[in-house]
Amino acid sequence: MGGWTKKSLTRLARSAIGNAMQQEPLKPACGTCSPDGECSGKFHELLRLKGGRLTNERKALLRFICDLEGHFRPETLVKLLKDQGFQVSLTTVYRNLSLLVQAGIIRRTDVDDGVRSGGARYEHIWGHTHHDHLVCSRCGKRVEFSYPAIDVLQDAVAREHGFVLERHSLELVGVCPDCGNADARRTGGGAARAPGGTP
Amino acid sequence: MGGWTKKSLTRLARSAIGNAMQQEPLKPACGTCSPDGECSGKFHELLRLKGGRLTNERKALLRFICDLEGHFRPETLVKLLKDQGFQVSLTTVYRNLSLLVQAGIIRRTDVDDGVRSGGARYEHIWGHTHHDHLVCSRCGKRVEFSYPAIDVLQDAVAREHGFVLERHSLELVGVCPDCGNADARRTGGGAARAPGGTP
DNA sequence: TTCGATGCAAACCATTTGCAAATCC
DNA sequence: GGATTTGCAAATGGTTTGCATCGAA
Repeated sequence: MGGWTKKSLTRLARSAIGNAMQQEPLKPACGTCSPDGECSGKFHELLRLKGGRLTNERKALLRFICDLEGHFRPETLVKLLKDQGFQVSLTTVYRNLSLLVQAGIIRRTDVDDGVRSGGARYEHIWGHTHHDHLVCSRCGKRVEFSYPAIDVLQDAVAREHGFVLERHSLELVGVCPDCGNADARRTGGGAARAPGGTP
Repeated sequence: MGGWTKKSLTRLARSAIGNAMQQEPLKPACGTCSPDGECSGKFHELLRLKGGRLTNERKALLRFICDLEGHFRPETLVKLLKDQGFQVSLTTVYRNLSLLVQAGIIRRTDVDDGVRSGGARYEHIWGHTHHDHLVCSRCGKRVEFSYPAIDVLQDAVAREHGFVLERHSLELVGVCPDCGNADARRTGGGAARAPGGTP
């Protein structure tokens, strides 16, 4: 990588880390959209725009998703709703999830385990600060992180290439502390070592 | 985002850009694995390891994929191979693609158009410098880029959270210069404006 | 009243699997 | 010669669609 020295990169990274440490922690849940908050407003707006109707199913879905933490899959949604006494068909869930994506209330986060995709996940993003994911390749644990420095660089790259950036998806895959430590214990100490990796 | 000022972020980005501009361009194609190069070696190694056999189908697949530029889909592969007189079934392609992924010769790049996934793409990576993708949300054009500063920050984030990083997937989605300019022409000048975006 | 939404079942599509025949070592 | 691969066909699983019915505006 010409033009870069290990030193300059390290300095860059360190300064970014230092700065990022001063960030506020992520809001643990969405505080702005529960009963009749912003999410509802946003959704109603989209419905009005398309001449859509606010059905009971949509109300239930929206309320439920807003209360949900972390990512979820369409099928899980149906099960959970049924548990709470709401009967909504999988079809309807699918149809409305894409609406909610359009409205910017949820987003699709494709889980990439490197071999198979298995099915889409969604997560509630409205009112959450923007974030990306760290995923453990052993246990599947997902950790959210937010890192403005990376966002800024992404924007810069896009501009370099004449692109106007709309969104990005970033997923870091590795071994989480728990799984790594388990390794270390099993092999009798030493640093955790990741298998495979980019050539 | 506490701790960051617009100015400090801009400065960071600018310095990163300046440095990145000095990088060598991406190798346009893989120069190390054509007839009997490294790719073959890598693949043979994996086969030996698993007690696998080097069939004609595998030879054809490997040779063909090595010559391929850009990303491809399993089905396309079958078609293209047939055009060249090689009869390989889709099943076999699928079975061997995952082997090639294991060997680190290709990788899966899931295309995320925000709504549906449509099917996996793969691309030849052995011998290519590591890169990520810019994708145009209008015309689907894909541009490769490589940006060590982002990689360094990703590594830093992972370490912060105690993860040992194995790989990452980064995809920037936006409007490419061509599509953006088309907009500008249609609306009579002015900067291209992206629809939607992260809240 | 009327057009959009729902739910069921069937269609779809990418991917995987069972199994007999072909093939490599 | 015997285990591996292949290819076909059938199964799978997530997602979408056709259509009759239901319900919000």
